[in-house]
Amino acid sequence: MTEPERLRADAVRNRTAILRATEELLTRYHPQQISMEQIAAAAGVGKGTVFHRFGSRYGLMRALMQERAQDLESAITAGPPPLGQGAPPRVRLLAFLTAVVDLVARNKGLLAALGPAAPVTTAPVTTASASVTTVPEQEPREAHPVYKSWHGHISQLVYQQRQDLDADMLAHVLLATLHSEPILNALQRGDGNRLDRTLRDLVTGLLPE
Amino acid sequence: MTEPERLRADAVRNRTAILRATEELLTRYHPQQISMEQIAAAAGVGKGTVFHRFGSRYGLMRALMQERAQDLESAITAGPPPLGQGAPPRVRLLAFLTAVVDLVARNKGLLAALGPAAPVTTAPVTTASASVTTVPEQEPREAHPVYKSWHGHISQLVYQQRQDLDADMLAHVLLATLHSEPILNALQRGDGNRLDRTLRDLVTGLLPE
DNA sequence: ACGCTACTGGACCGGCGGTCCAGTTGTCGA
DNA sequence: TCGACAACTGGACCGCCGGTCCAGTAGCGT
Repeated sequence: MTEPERLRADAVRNRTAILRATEELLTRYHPQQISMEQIAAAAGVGKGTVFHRFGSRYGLMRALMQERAQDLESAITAGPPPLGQGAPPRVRLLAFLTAVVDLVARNKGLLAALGPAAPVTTAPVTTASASVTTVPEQEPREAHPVYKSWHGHISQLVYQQRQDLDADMLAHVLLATLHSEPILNALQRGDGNRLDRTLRDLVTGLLPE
Repeated sequence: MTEPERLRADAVRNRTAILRATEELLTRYHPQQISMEQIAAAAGVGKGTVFHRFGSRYGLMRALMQERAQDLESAITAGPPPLGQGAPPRVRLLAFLTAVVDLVARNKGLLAALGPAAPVTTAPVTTASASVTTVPEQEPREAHPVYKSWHGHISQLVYQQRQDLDADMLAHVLLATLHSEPILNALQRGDGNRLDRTLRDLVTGLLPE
């Protein structure tokens, strides 16, 4: 998926140092509390290095997210059932949801750190007696790769079992769970099993055996 | 609920001007694109006035949210069925979800603007060779009043019909829907009925007649 | 009409995300 | 082994933003 992209030895060292420092900070603080300067300091590098490697705050979070999601990704596409191919869709979906809840629980702040969407450019200033010139409008922001992948997987499994449902929307609803602050708080308190059971109840209500 | 809190005439005028300007900007730009200075300029007041009235960005968004949620609130507590008391819980829940989806669809960026949670204080800077002194840790942030109200309403209705479910968690899951960027994008495209139908499917799967 | 006081608004502050570029250091061909 | 070039580094710097401050202003009670 990602090409090797030869990096210099020190670049590789600093890259991993930054990633490790970031996740260490994420376990202790809310994402909005963490500045790029803090990350750089904690990793023992300069701020310029962080931006040179990851481009932006969003890029850093995305890279970390992808790293964490890699195992699950390969388990789905190439692993054994019930996560991998072979089990009935309903079972695969339940297994996948359990795995995702677990992944998110172990990486508390990460989802909240980037939201499901890409970054944004700022809007122009307009005074009260405004000109009525061309309106820049907001365009929908694109979801990050991991979200897209998860959404595609869920909606596909749902569709295989129930063509009469709105699989696309249902997948969004199920994933929305993982971006809710109260739920992330619950996960941090160790209530992952409660969330897992609730999602299972919801899914089994729709996809009976 | 809110005491009258006598305000001077110009204060009232500016208060509403700020609220109107804010919601006007919210319909056109993503919340993160809007600065407090822009809001002040669009309302034709100084930045100090905005902060004097609302305290902070979060306070402004919360006030706007409460204003918008007021009608629904009174419809639930004092209005006729199916929103108000009198209908069976299952019917009331479905009616409530429809109403909330409609409310959010008509106030696109507002939910995203505050998230379900209160603001946050920033973390200290720590160098790589860090001291291992007292850890400030992140504490869970409290949800805003409207979220609390909605969550309480939903979980209560669920509990009335199914004591065996985790009504608390289920209510969080259902509400999480409204904080998801992809779903908010869908609402903006006019897909409110799709979301409504999906939520109905989920709920009817759990709460059969 | 007058004075008290709440309100106003723009200058100001600390800090943040992101840029820049001069200096440094791995890497690789000869 | 060594030189030179490109990639990497990091800290100074920039523009902007949320929030504060306070001198000036203007509603409101008397």
